[in-house]
Amino acid sequence: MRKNKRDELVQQAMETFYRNGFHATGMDMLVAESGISKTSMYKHFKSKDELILAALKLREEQFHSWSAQRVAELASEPRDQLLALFDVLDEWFKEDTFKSCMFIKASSEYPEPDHPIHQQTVEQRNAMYKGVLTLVEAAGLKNPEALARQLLMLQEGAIITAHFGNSKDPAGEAKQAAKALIDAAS
Amino acid sequence: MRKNKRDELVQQAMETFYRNGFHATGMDMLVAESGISKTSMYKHFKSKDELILAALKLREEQFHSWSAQRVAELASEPRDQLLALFDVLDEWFKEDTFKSCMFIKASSEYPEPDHPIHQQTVEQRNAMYKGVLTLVEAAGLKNPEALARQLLMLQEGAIITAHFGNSKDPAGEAKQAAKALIDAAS
DNA sequence: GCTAAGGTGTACCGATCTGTTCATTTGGTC
DNA sequence: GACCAAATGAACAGATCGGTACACCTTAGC
Repeated sequence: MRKNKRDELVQQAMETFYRNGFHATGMDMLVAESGISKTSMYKHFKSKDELILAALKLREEQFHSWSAQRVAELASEPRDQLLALFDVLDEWFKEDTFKSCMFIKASSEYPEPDHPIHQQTVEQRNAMYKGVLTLVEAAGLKNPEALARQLLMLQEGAIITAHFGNSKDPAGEAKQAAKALIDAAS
Repeated sequence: MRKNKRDELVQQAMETFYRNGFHATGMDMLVAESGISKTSMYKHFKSKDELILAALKLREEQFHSWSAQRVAELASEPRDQLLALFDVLDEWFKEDTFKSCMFIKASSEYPEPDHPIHQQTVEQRNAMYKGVLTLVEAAGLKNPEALARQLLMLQEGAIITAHFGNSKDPAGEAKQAAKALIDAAS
């Protein structure tokens, strides 16, 4: 019970920041949308930046947990799991709450490299890369580091494409390209 | 002479918005950095949003002009020009002013689909796609629309990767992936 | 029934935001 | 030199920003 209100706040703040942006979302808007008083917010977090960091951390946990579970359900072999990543992307794109990648957006709004929020997005991106790299190595593919980065580029490109809405099937097209790269590295 | 001050303002505003973000850049900061009075700014542009639109338009013109010229200098055949796009990206990434893609950042900060700024980024992205598509078609490759989108995904993925700084040669790795896709579509 | 902690509501602070007003100054043209 | 458009500086509105102060309320455990 003790952490409940705090968790509700972070969850709601995460959704609002994701939908509305970071600078464009004021603390008063979070008070209105979360129903939690400003006093409590500043008891749990010293500043808006700390709340943003907590929201990003929650986002990473939830997204990683959901993504890993879906990949495991869709495929068992590492090679198939690499391709399943793009099917999971497709599911994500089709959610009506999809609004690009929260970490890309955060690093855009906080562009100074030594800003804590920017640094956290870099670390999260690194964790993403390591996850893909593990799969690539488990699949026994050539040039694992480069291939993992290329597959990550395709994922991020697909996210940007889905966000701009110029393609009907960005995840499918990215998957097809990923397959070509994986086949070439077999 | 008549347009000079205005052009200086838009040029300076473009650079500041690119470096510092849109919401994070106030009109007073633009006054300080451009040396142009606030009164003049609001004589030329009715609002900050209009100034942002002009800055984005200038960015598109300058980037497209520079990019097209470099591609033409580096290659003459359409197929080679498609690959040269990634060499141009590499040159861009190595500039010390590189800070990701201004249009991705703008669409992140103005996420509402019917906002004029968001719409302008979507149009600019569409123009980018059509440019790549023209090259793909001129090169006589299979499935031109899908391939053009895949190549664009690689470019945008490379931009994100370069922005996060996890790779030493994002453009080169994206180029290698592009080559594989182009070879498969020959 | 008391205490203590956590939550609430509201008013407020100084700073900053976009945008305006107005009197003054500049520079080119007849 | 007179004229006029353009640019300037600086003060100012009204709103909103992140963050604080303070008095009050709820709830649980002893």
